[in-house]
Amino acid sequence: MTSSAATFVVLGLVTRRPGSGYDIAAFADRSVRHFWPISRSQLYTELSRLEELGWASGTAVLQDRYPTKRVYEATPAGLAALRQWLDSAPRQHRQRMQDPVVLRTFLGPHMSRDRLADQLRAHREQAETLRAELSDVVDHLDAKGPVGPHRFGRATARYGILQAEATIAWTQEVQAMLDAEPDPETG
Amino acid sequence: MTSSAATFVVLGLVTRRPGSGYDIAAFADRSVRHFWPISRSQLYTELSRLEELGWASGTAVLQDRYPTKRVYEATPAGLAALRQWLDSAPRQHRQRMQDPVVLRTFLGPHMSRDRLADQLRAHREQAETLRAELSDVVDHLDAKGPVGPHRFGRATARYGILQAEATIAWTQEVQAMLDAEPDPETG
DNA sequence: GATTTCATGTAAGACGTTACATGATTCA
DNA sequence: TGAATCATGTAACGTCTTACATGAAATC
Repeated sequence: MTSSAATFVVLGLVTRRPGSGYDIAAFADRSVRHFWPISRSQLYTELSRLEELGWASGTAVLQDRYPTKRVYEATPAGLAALRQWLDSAPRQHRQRMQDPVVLRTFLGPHMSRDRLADQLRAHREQAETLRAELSDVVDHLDAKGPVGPHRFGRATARYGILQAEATIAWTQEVQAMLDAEPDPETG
Repeated sequence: MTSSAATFVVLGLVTRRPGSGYDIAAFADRSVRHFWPISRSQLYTELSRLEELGWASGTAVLQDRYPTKRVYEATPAGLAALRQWLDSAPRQHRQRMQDPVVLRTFLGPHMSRDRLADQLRAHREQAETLRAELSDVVDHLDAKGPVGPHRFGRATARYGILQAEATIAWTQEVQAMLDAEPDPETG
């Protein structure tokens, strides 16, 4: 039974907010998506793993209008494992990032200027959407007061906002560059 | 013979700067590392793939002081394949990113404040180093004049700089938050 | 009647990393 | 003498995604 960083992501989510896989997926989408996206199927895999390890316990909860769900919560052993992992060596788990739009910009000399401009616009719009969503999260958490564990959730949302703003500024910068040179050569 | 995005990253690198695997690795480190990191072994794998596909041709070059190297350059078929890929549907190849430090911040309630502060400092220093490296790249490219294919390389370096600056600002923000609340509880 | 929400999982495979393996030359 | 540079690859493994599979209830 091996555990990866994703195991601890899910364990962290469960710690914050116990619930079914379905619930946790929704929570993950609002919280960790912009710095540690996780697929639905991996989520369920990790929940099973957590239960096998004794780090979370699942309980079947009957509902009358909806299917029975399995609600997970962290066990004391799970909390201990999480803290030990966090305390352990910074684990040079390299910051992975792949940005297809930046790649396309890099390969710009091979693209039509209009097509690149389209991609940049789409990218900017995505970043604007993300910024808006995360701003809502921050506002919502601010309404709860300046203390408590959601301070940290707020901090990670701020990270996404700052990155999104950098992305928006960058797309505008590149667009300005494209506009400045009006030669539509593809080669 | 399947080709992934990484295949086209390497093909793009070869297009820009023909050379040996070793040369290309060095170039990748200065150019695409911050938005599409690639391991050395994957590089060699992709170069073999490119040759098998007929998208790049490798030629053995003898050297007297150093081992013989295999120099690659893109073929016309490779250029065509690259352009077709770039022209094809924006390929919802999701922007992958995993940031361990942001994750640790999210799990802040389970960490000692000092340990988190250490990680944030290390992260900020890494971002500062990256910003400095990329600033050098930009300055270097600016010295070559405002036109030519390196405009795009400059643009992608600018991306890294803006992201690094956002990261630096964020770590300072979080550090200020930690400093504001002097309760060293770990639970 | 169609779509969305709720709910959970498996199986196959793509993708990418680390560790292993080798060895000459140059420079301090 | 030791480290760094130059140079290339394989093998094993870990990680994660997509597609597949199912099905009831609620809402439009």
